Parts: sequence; structure tokens; C-alpha cells
Amino acid sequence: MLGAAGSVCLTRVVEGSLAARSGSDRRPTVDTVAALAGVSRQTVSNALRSPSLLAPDTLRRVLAAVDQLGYRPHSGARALRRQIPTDVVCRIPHVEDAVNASLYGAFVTGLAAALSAVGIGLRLVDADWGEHEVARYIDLYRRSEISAVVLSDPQAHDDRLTALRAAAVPVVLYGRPWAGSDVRWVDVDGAAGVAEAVRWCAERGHRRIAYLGWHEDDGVSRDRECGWRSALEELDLPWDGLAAHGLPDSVATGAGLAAMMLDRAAASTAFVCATDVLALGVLSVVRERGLRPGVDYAVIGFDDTPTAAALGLSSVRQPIRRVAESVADLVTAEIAGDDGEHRNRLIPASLVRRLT
Amino acid sequence: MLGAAGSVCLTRVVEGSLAARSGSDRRPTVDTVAALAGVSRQTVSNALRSPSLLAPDTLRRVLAAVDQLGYRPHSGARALRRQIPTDVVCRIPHVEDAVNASLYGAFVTGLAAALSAVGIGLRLVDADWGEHEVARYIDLYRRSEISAVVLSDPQAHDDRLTALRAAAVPVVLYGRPWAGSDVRWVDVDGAAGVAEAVRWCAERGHRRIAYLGWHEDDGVSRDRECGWRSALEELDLPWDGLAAHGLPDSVATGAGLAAMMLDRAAASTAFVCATDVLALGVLSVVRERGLRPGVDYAVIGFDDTPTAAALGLSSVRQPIRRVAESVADLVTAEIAGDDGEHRNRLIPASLVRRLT
DNA sequence: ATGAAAGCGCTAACAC
DNA sequence: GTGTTAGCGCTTTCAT
Repeated sequence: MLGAAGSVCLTRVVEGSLAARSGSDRRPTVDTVAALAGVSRQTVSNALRSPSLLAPDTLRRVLAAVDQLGYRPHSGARALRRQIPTDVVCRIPHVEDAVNASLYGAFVTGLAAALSAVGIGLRLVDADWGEHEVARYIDLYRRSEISAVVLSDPQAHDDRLTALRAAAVPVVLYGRPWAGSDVRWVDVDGAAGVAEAVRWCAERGHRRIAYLGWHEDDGVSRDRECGWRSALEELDLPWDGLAAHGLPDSVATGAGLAAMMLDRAAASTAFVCATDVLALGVLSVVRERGLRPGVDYAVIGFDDTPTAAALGLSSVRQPIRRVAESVADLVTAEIAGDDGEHRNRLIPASLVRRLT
Repeated sequence: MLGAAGSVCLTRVVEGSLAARSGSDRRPTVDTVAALAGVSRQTVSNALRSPSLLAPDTLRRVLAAVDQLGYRPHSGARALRRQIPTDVVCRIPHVEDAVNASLYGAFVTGLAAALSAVGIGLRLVDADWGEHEVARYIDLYRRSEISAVVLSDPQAHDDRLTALRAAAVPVVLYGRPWAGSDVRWVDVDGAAGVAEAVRWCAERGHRRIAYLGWHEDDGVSRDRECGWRSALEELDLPWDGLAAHGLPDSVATGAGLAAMMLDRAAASTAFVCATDVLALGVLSVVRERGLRPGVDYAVIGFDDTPTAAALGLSSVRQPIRRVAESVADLVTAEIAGDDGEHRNRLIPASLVRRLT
């Protein structure tokens, strides 16, 4: 453990008041390394950037010096010279109901991992949705701090997207641009996941399989509903009148919708939901009525949140890690300007079968 | 919506092959602005950094030019010249059981907000715990990309901390350094929150109030247990034999511990738990036995996760936003080298009273 | 295969 | 209050 002296030293480094310190523990530069290795500055630069240019012996000597000094190229200087920022920015959307919050945490972490593999850093901002958010991105772009923006959860007519493109800021979306656009995007194929859920319900003998989603003209919910309906059509099962919608995305909404469906003459025995939260509501109603979820009733959520895992709720999982990797790929392409190919990806979601 | 031409243009900017473009839409520099405003470069710099130095009229003219060109200082160049990186790094810990994942999401978002208010950027990394993580931080520090590290969830004898201090990297902790050290840290006063929970149970008539935590020598759990015990002593209620511990932090563990406590001769009627997950386990056992949580039995969780909110579970809440702000304050102090004062903060946790 | 020179865009220090 | 000079640490270009 360092005492007061160590603490002072550490402070100095940060302040940059290096003049006050003995020459030897200044931050090493290319020249420091060059001097130690007995070569010129470019040779050091080359040793790190394109080692193949050096004679094996020189290379060894230079790398030893680098190692000994703990030298690392100054990223600001490098960015200045190379004229290309090496970062990308995103934010964690503020999810009020927050059951999904963990999803975004996993997404950004995965994104950071995938990007760092190709030498791109991830900068995080907090910005309210809308104008402020975009202004912040454009600002970062103008300052050459970032070379692209990863935008989450795009809406049907997303002003953010329009504004960013107007400012010529490269963008990659996590989520589909529901109104057509030629941005690069990655999204989860919710429809396929929901269809799988429906088929599983059918396998277990359910004939009246309901869909519970949120507002009808939300792209995400509609996509999932499509999966439900097409699966039912394929299985030759009824779907008319079996879809219900409610907002907000809450346990109460789920409970309300489920109660409504159960009170009908031809009650459904399976509920495929657009979110885990809605499914929780269904679960509570089913239990209240003395019915056994997983036996008499099937309940399937969406997102495979920790809550679902904790309660044994079956749920459709977004393969978030793969989404993050794909976003990283597209970011790389966007930055490099690889036109054409691979402008977007739809990652299949899969059903996690649990008790319900 | 931009067509192919727009896309090409956009690509060019990123690639930095600016030579190919007409002079007018090159990235504006200080000189561009200076020329337009009819002043020297330094005056432009001053206009943005310390406006008070300029004559009101000049200032107006310069700012107008800045605005017109959309000029922003190049952050790399600025960092290079000023010798101080303006970023800080942290990571979102990978929480396997993940009920707490949303907590960290909120924390980093809050941190990004608080830091950006003082002009510090937040960089996110993905790094496994331990050596790799530290190596990454040191690397970033050496590259002058960051000026400090925010370390989450420090353990009793945390090698990471030792290594970072050895490399003279400024650190601020979210969580207490359970083995003494002079690092700056911010933590939540879990003991106080738990004590409040205990008192609430007592108010509702419970006399045998149990504590369920994880491994006995974990600092966090022990802290919370202290709060429980001291509250009971204050209230003159029994505590001997009423604490139980289990790992991992899971619903099953909570259920197991609760079952054990309930099967005793003198069963407890209230359970104050170290996490929401444990509390969920308790809840399930209590329900299974036909007992009514919130009426016959009190169950209190910790962290106020969305799950708790969804299920009506009372829980002790970490005021995560305030924690983030405090961390930002200490980071600022650490970077500035303000010695002494305010080296750490304990933020009170508060009980969210719900059904249970 | 290695070295020398130039300059990226900015701001600290100093002159006027 | 404003302009001039110098140089942060790096990489690109050209010369050797």
C-alpha cells in the first residue's frame, strides 16, 4: 500500500506538472524509446505499427525497450496525425419499467468487447432522447472524438436518424428502421422467436393460443405479433380475436389483458407475450384463479430477463452477444466505407423452455 | 433521406481522404474560424476557453463564425497540447445471476451524466475480472486515453487495486475497500437501510426477525448483517441464531434458508434479506406453505430491482443516481489532485415499502 | 532497412 | 485585448 508520498506522485502525473519531477519518470515518448534502443523514432513507430518492416534483431531490441519503459503511443497524438478517431459512441436507453435495463447493460458490454477486438473504443453518454441526444452525438463527431454512433431502439419516424444523416454522421442501428431507410442495422428476429413459442404451445396440446402485446402500431410488437399469427396459420389454429394490446408495458397491464381473455366464452389456454413483464401479469392472474401455469396454462414471455429465469417463466431470448458482435461488424464496415454487402442483419431469437 | 451520393460523402469524411473534396467542406480548424472572423487563431481559442478575455464585440464575431462553420476543437489535438486526457474508464461487471445487472446500467448512465457535466467522458470496457482488467486499464492510462479508473465492487484483498496503485493509476471505487486502504471510494450504507427494514418489521409487530445473507466473510453481506443486528439490539429483540447464510445468491438458496428457518421450533416471522433474489426464494416458500407475505410474514429484499417492484416486494433501495454523482465528484477531485477533504462518501440507502 | 523532415490542430507563454 | 511563436507526440513522405 502506498503512503502519502505515493499519493502525491500519482497526483502529479495527472496534473501534468511533470517539470517538477525528476527526468527519469516522465512519460516515455517515441524518442525515449528510440534513445534507449539506439534507433530513430520512426523505427520505433514501425516496430509497433508494422513490425514486418524491421530486421528481426532491431525489432527485438526496440520491443525490449518498449517493454522496459512501459511505453504506449499517445492516443491523442496518434489520432491527430492519422485524422481518424478510434471511438464510437452509444448510450444506454433509460427504460422506465426497467425490467429490460439489464438487456442493454449486456448489449453495451458485448459491444465494448467486440469493438475492442478491432481496436475501437466505446464511449458512453447519458442523453435524453431526441434533440439533446443528437446534438451530443454531432458535437462528439465534430470534435473528432467518435467516428460513428450506435443508435438503439429506433422509432418509426425517428428524427434522430434524420438529423444525424443530415450532419453526415455515420450511424448503425440496433433495431430496425421501421420506416424504410438505407442505414445499416442489426435486429433480433422476434417474429421467429414468437413463432417457435407458439409451436411449443401447440406441441403441448394448446389450441387457443393468445398474443399479448403493446400498442398496435409499434413496430416491435407488430413484428412479434406477425410471428404469432403466421405460426398459427401454419398450424391451422385460430387466431381471430386472440390478440390483445395494452400499455404501459407493466405487470398490471398483463394481468388486465389476461383476465379479459380468460373471462371470454372461448378462453385461451396459452399466452405468448411481447415482454416478460406482461407475462408476469398473466402468471399472477392464472395463479390467482387456481390454475396451474405450465400444466393447464402456457405462459411465454419475451427477453429472457433475469426475472423470467428466477421464476421459471419460459421466454424468448435475444442473443444479445451476437447482436453486439454484428453491430460491431457493421460499425467497422461503416467506418471503413465498405459499401454494399452486409448492410444489415437479422439475428434469430430462440425460446428458452422452462416451467410455464 | 440521403441517396448513394450522400453515403459516399459520408464515407469520405470518416476515411479522412479529405483531399479529394472541395475545400469548403473540409473540417473547419481554428484557422478557418480565425480567417472568417478576421482575428488570430489564439483569439478563437480564447473565445471558447475563456471568453472573458475578449472584447464583447470580438467575442460575438468569433462565436458567430464558430456557429456558422459548426466548428469544434479537435479533442485529440487539445489533449495532446494540454497533456491531460479528459476521459475516465469503467466497466459493467458481469453479474452472472444478473438480477442486479440493471443496477450497474443505471450506475454507468448516471456516471456518464455526472461526468459530462464537468467535461469528462466515460469510456466503457469489457474486461474479465482480474489481471486482464487491470492490464487494460493500465494500457489506457499509458496511452493517455484516461486519467482515472472507476472500479466497481472491490473485494477484500483486491489485487486489481494493488496493481493499479503500483502503476500509479488514479482510482475511485464504487464500494468500500474492505481491507483498509486510502483510496477514494463511494458506497451505499447498506447497514442503515437494513436497520430501517428491521424497524419497519418490528413496527408491524414482528418479534423474530431473521437475516438472510450470503457468505459470512463477504464485506457487503457482513455490513448489512451488522445493520440488522444493531437494529435488533436497539429494539431489544433477539438475534441469536436468526442469521443464516448461503451461496450462490439465488432463488433456490433463499428458499432453502427460509425453509430451514421456518422449520425451527421458534420460527421467525420476518426475513430481511441481503438481496432481492434471496427474498424471492423466501417469498416462494412462504406462499407454498399457505402463509400470507405482508400479513403473517414480512419479507424484505435489497436493491429494489425491477423484479421487486413488479412483485410488490419491499426492498432497500440504493440511491444509485446519487452514488454516481458522488463518484463523479471524487473522480474530479482525484484528477485535480485536491488532497485531503472528501476522500469518501457513504450514501444512505432507504427502504421502499411495498406489500411484503 | 533505417533516418530526417514536416506538420496534424491545438493552446501556453510571451510580446505588443 | 490581441497577435506571434513554439511545440505537444506521433506518423507520413521522402531520402538514404
